[in-house]
Amino acid sequence: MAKSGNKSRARTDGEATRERIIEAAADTLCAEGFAGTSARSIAAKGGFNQALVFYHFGSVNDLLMAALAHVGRIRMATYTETVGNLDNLSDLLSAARSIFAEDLDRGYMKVLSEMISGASTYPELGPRIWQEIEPWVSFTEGSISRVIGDTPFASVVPAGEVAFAIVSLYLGMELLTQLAGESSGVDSLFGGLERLASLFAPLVQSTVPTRKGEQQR
Amino acid sequence: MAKSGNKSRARTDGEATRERIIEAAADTLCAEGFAGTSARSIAAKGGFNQALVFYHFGSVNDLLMAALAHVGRIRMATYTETVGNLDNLSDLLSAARSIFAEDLDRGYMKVLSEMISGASTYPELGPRIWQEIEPWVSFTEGSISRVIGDTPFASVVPAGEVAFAIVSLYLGMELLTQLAGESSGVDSLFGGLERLASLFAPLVQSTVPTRKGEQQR
DNA sequence: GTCTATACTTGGATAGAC
DNA sequence: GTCTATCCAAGTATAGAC
Repeated sequence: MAKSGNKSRARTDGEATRERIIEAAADTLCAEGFAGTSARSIAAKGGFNQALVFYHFGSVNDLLMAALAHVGRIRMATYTETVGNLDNLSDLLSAARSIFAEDLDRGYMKVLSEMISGASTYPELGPRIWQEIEPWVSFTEGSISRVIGDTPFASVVPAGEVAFAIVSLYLGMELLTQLAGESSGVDSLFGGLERLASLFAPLVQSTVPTRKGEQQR
Repeated sequence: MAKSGNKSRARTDGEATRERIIEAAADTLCAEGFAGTSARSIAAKGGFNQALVFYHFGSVNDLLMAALAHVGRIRMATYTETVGNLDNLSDLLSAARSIFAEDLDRGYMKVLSEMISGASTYPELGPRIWQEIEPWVSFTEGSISRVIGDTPFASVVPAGEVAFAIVSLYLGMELLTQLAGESSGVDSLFGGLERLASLFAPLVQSTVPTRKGEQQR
């Protein structure tokens, strides 16, 4: 230890606090929505002082952006691992299904959707939020390309636009699901997609279908 | 200035004012977002007094719900006419495209998406908003059923869930489009869908390809 | 029905003590 | 770095004059 104890200690504490604040901000966004997320409500949820928000992040919106970025990093780390190199449609679909479930469960999508809604009131946020989303569109596009890359579909399906549509769908379902309390509807939609995918499997399965003994239904 | 004249005059004026307020509310939602829409900002946009909001509607949220319902009625009147009895996929797609364009242009979807985002802060609004959306899911479901009703797809495609997905997609695209300023992306997505639809046309066109069929039901 | 004035509340943000 | 205290702006809502 030793070191210039004071300084490093202070820095560590500061970092820890920053994280507490970020997490409280995400929690508050999920629980109260954008319009209900204030420095005060965040501080109440996290059990710290309201002024810390401004000391550490300058403004509430800057804190919220930091929270969004934080969630983005967590998600990217998890999901690149999960779907990073799936190359057939049904695996991808079931991965997407569990991702959707996890996103919903942990409130990741909620944080995003709340920030998006906040962007209409604070237009400065728009580009900054898009910057957080864009990697996910690219990620999705990559996954699609990997699946259809060497099939007849590759020439007909514009992967980029489909990716944009999928992310949109994702977002829209999050919002409507929240509204209507119809999480079951989403689940059976995935079921339908998986059935459809198995119908199309012969067309998409251009290479040898051996994948650790896993066969298409 | 007869008395009976006074009364009916007052009522007429009141109705006119109500409409002015509703319209100003919708405008403000579009321009400022939910979090930026207050009795004061609405009144400023409409050029009337802030207190009128409470006199006529009781609360800001009740006014906003009235504005949402108003927009819903307008849209329903227009679009039932437009797509009410289209029964083939490519017509339906091009109708959907122009509807999307009009919704975007007039800010109809914006009003809806802002209200949805407001619902996370005011959960009481959730069910009331869903009540406004539900008819559109049904409407969409009906359109889908009309198109695939007597084709092989009818047994594989769960029209209700697809309708839910389409409305979600619609909403999500509105939000992301706003964020990224990519209205062109949506347009070319429709282009892609229309190309795809023409590929599948033989499968979906089960009856004689004469345009004006209408022998359904 | 509409406006002015006002009571009350919440929120962003900063200064200064510790 | 964190807390207390405080200022100021903005919002909801109501009372009462016109």
